[in-house]
Amino acid sequence: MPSSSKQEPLVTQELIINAARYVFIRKGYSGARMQEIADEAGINKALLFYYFRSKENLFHAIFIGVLEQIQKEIISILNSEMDLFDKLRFFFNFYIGILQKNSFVPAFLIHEVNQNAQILVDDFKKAGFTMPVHFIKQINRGVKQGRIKAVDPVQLLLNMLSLAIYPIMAEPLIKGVLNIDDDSYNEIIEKRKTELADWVIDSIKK
Amino acid sequence: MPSSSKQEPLVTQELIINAARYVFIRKGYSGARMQEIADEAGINKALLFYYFRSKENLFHAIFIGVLEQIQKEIISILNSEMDLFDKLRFFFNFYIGILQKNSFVPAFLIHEVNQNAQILVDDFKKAGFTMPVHFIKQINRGVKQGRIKAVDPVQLLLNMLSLAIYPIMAEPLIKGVLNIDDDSYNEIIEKRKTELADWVIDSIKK
DNA sequence: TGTATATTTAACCAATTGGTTAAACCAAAT
DNA sequence: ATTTGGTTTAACCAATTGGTTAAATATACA
Repeated sequence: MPSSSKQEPLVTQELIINAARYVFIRKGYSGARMQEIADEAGINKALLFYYFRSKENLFHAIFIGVLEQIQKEIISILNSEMDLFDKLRFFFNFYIGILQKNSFVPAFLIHEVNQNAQILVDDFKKAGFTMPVHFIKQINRGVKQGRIKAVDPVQLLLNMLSLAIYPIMAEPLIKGVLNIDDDSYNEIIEKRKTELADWVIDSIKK
Repeated sequence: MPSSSKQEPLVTQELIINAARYVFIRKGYSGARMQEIADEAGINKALLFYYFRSKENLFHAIFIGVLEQIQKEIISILNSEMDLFDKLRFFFNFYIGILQKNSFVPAFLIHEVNQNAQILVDDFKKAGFTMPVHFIKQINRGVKQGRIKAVDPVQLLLNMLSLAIYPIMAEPLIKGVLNIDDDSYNEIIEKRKTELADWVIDSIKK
């Protein structure tokens, strides 16, 4: 943290981005306070506005960064060259692991997109977003070759995303509704890393 | 709408509650504006504050109302006396239908609980919330009787909720990512009402 | 007709908050 | 020793926003 002294601009910029990400992801755009971001970064408001001209400006940087992370860590897995069943196992295990460290990201994304769907169309290209085309083709190929049952690849993808994402993004809600304590819930999630793949594979294999 | 005249207080109260629900569910607590709620209700701010002393006050009324709706419409289905497979079919068909008309509710709930987990513990009792105990027992019974495979009822419940809720709450996001238009997406959701039940039943039946 | 009550109008207040500014400060490089 | 640039301090501004108030209006009802 810069303590009333001189620092590398890039270091400070990263401090700000990390802090802003932390706050925006939890509070959302309207709930986040620039003062809180400055505090979290260990700097003052003046310096914060010196690096990012406005709240909107900073928010966009964070938002695009989140999209880039998703593109890099998830879509690329789906489009990788890998045996289908291996890929499914890897997907659930790896993706749920990432989600555990980014449990606020899905709700954040959905909340912001819900309020401004246009934010996507504009920012997606900046983040270099692409569809999981390869994965969809891979499924269709498997169906044609008779390796797996006749499944709609989009429905399968929706199911995979739902099963992986929802129980993590809704953790506090579910824990409250089902009255489950922290340790038990972690166990449940940990099991899903392998069981979900087993379940999905079992349901599509011939 | 009350047009500069006298009205039944209950009518006005309902106008306010409907408007507040509409705005809160979409914008969240921090994003909602009392002026916007007043406009949406077709009244003015003074009257709004005359009926509900504060934003927090109004928010709690809405929040508890949402919880009550969930309790009434979903938990009660899970706990109803019904053959397991019939119940699963009914659940997906009925619940997805409700979600289509309340697509902002899940993200709203998660967003608010994420920021104040205590809100649950306090408001859940007011809403008369109960766990789907009967459903869990029903699954365990089915397993013991050898009618279905050995599944963890909590995992099954998580899967059911995930598969039903996520594709609807994340609709704008998914449409953006996968580049799907409105009509196609509606078709996809419509199919899920029956296909999800088929899929789940097929995966647990012996 | 008069009274009680719901509603509007419109002005107002105080706190919050995004954003600015200018001067002072501090460390590192020259 | 001086300059340079990152950083702090602290005051400040304007807009937004939750919330209040008092008087005027309109309607139902007795």
